[in-house]
Amino acid sequence: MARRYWLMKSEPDVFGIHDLERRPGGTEPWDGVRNYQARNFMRDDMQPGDGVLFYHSNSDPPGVAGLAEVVRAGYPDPTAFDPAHIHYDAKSDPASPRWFMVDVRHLHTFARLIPLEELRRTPGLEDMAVVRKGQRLSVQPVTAAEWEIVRALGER
DNA sequence: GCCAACGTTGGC
DNA sequence: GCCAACGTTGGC
Repeated sequence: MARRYWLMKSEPDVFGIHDLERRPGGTEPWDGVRNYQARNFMRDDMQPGDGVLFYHSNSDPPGVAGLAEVVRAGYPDPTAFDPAHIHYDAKSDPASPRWFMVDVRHLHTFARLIPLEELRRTPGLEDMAVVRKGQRLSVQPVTAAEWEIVRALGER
C-alpha cells in the first residue's frame, strides 16, 4: 500500500505542533476525536508511514504548522472509557469501542506557519477540504500532489 | 464574540 | 425515516 497523506487539525492553545515536538519521541496518541468520518479514517485507513499536515485551527492565523507521520494504526481511544475524562462517552465500552485514534510523530516544524489564506490562493490546492467553506472535519485525506505543494511552501 | 455550516439527537 | 432543534466547529 502506497503511503497516504492526511491533514489533522488541532487547536494550538490546547495542543500545538510544539507540544508534539516536546513529547517523548515526538509521539502522541491523537485522542478525543468524536466525529464518525474522522473516526473511520483513523480506524480503517491510516497506516504507519502516512504523512500528516499538522494544522493549527482556531488560531490567528489558522494554517499548516508542520509535518508529522502516523506511527501506529487505529486502535481504541481509551479516553472514551474514562468517566472522569472530558472526552468520556458512555456509549463506548472496551468490548465494543466506538472511538479510535492513531499515534502521530513529529517530523518537522515549518520555519513559518502557512496561513489558510495562502493555501486558498495557491494553485493546486483548490480542492483541499480545508479551504472549502464549512468544512469542519478534523481529519482529512490529502493528495500526494497537495502534500508536496504544502511541504514546499513550508520550505520557503 | 458572532454566526454560518453542518453533524447529531430525538420527537413524531 | 423525516426533520426541527440543538450543539459544535472554526473562520472572521
